[in-house]
Amino acid sequence: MKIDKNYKPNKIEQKIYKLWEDEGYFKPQINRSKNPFVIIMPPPNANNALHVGNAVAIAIEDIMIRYHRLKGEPVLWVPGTDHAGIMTQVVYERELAKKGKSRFDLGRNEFYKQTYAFTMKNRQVIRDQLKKLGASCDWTREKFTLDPDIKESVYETFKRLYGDGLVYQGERIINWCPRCQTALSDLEVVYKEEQTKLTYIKYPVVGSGDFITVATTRPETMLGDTAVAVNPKDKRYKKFLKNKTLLKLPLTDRIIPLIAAKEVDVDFGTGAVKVTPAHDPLDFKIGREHNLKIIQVIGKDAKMTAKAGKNYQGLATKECAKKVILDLKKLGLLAGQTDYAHSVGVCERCRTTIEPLVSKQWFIRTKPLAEAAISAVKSGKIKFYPKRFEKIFYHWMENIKDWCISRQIWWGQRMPVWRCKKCSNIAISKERPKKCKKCGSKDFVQESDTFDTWFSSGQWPFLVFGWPRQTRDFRYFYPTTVMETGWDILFFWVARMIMLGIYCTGKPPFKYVYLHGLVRDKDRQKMSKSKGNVVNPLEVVDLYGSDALRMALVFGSGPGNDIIISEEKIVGQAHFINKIWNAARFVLLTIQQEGADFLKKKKESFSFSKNDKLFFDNLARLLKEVDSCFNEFNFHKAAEKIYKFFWHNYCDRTIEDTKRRIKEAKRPEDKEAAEYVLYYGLVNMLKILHPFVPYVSESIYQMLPKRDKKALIIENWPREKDFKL
RNA sequence: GGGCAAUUAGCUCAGUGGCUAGAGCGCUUCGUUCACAUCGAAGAGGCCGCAGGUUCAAAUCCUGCAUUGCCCACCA
Repeated sequence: MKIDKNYKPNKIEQKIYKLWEDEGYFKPQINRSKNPFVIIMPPPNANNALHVGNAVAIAIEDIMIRYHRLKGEPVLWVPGTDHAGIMTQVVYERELAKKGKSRFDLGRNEFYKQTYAFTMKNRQVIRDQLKKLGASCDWTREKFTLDPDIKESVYETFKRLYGDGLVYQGERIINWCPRCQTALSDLEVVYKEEQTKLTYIKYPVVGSGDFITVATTRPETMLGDTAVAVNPKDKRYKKFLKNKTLLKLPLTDRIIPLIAAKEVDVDFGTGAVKVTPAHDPLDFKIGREHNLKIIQVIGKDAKMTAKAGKNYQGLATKECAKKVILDLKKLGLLAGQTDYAHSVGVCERCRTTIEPLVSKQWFIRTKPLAEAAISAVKSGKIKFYPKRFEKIFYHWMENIKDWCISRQIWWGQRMPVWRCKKCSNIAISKERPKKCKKCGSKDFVQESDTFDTWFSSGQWPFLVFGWPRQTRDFRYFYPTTVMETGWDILFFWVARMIMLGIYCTGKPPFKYVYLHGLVRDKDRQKMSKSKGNVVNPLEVVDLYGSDALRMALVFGSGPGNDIIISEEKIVGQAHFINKIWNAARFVLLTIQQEGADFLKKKKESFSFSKNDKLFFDNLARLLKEVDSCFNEFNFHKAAEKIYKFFWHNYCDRTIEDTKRRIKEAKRPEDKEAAEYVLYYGLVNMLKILHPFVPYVSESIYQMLPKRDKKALIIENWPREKDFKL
């Protein structure tokens, strides 16, 4: 036998993956007498190649999957990809822009077709990458969120929600992205700090020389004011409130009332707030409570509408603000400006400033769903690792607001909503309804909106099993065991899966939630293309191998903590992989040279030394520790313990000790005892190493002269009694 | 405004009541015909953020403070 002096990942990894895949080791045997271990892979977005964050998830999930497979449980890991609504639309629109085109040049159908082809290409890239990373997932069950059967299931969920009164259409103030031209949920808005001015404007009191001064960061919205509000407890304004004061809205010919609203902060600005129900969430709320008119002065294009008045119509909001200030100054109604720092909402995907607008959208009534989700966690049916995220989860769930699920984009699942042209009655149906149930008309128009991408991914753990059909897979594999993902999508995804899972299936979709952190560079900087510190997982794999990357990602990264990754760390782990390779090389070459007669003999016939017993005792202890690390989701600890034990116990002590004994042995039973320790020490180490470094361990296993199974991946996890000498 | 986390060697982190506080990387010295120089042996390097408290005993538990990072919120 010839063995390379160093581990060469490129030469080996592809061959090993093919062996596993061809033998069908990733596909579980359904066995009703055993509980399966199931993970649904968080589906990567099909608009790009994998990034290092995906690699973290893959590494951790594959570690769990391989461990439980070795334990003899039926394991299933379901791969898939997400169409990733807005993000993908933005990405593909950028592609089009490079050719000087927009989606409107293509039209809805052609745009969808091209984007679909684009995601299919990415899907193939992602598949290849997952394989390179060693993901032992069941490819026969792979899914995409736009597969026809998935879409049908999503429609069914929507239909049920609608039937139960948990989904409704309504005019509400929503977050509008003027660039994406769509409504967004609250979660899809991120805030960034901005230096701006606080503008003070005097509103004349009708029938007196008095003024009420308001403060605003957005002077242009005053054109849509329908009231001014003060806190009822504010002494300064008591007499005005008592007299039912009316105010003349400057720059318009409107008369608006002064009203009392407890939401107004006495200490902010002048204590008087201009109320623009059409363009501010708080004002919208106050407006509803006081039956105020909603006057939309800003359009979906972020320009002033006709209702803003002739002088302002068509201006961009910023331009309009300047003009309003100028005009107020002329009238002597500008009471001054001060510097002010506040945060502005921007679109999570394209960073355009969000325009709050009143618009007709579809919402999910989340309160009842959230209550069920909270109690699933409170009762321990779902457990979070690390536990601290439970508190964060509760806080969000307890303050949840209705979820806007309609998007005015083209890429995604079009809502199965049909409106009768004659009587406006709504029918929920996958296909065009035959006849309106109310008026009998056959004339329908389909809702042009698509679903929020998280509406479908929020159902992923049961969609992949064919729900609502009670398939064999659904009955056996659902609920799943562990949901492993990044904490950054706790609300976006995990929370929604729990709500929709319980609603649709009556059961929480998983038992454990394991949340990993964000990947950062060694200066704790977030990775971004502009900083140039992005680690491309596939480049790392090409250079150092998949095993080294996996180790580097789990080593030293506790649950929920940021994951620090650097070239040095990966190199260090590549050294470890090489160490494993070389230890095996030594063992295999040694026993080959010595004839390996010990393999045919019973261990009772060898005379073991004190060190031999000590080594196996220590190995038994390692095994116990590793098992308990897995039970507590402490993969980093398990990795560190195994690393240390292999290198400093097995290599530095046991190999050195046995090496000497084999050389100096006087009696064959002494030599054979040493060989036994060397060999079975290695075999058992390989099993324990395998979840973390599957490629190098399997490639060594394939070279063993004596093995119980065809492959290490399906071996039996060691038991303590295997270590009794 | 509310909340969460972190703070231990130059760097990245272990260590949740009990020997002299540990590991990897880095650094210093020595060592290769022996599996691996992608290696081995030895070594230097710590007021465990600060201040109190509980305890026979505190890096570890409690209180306060500081610094850093993050999350949430209708900051007009």
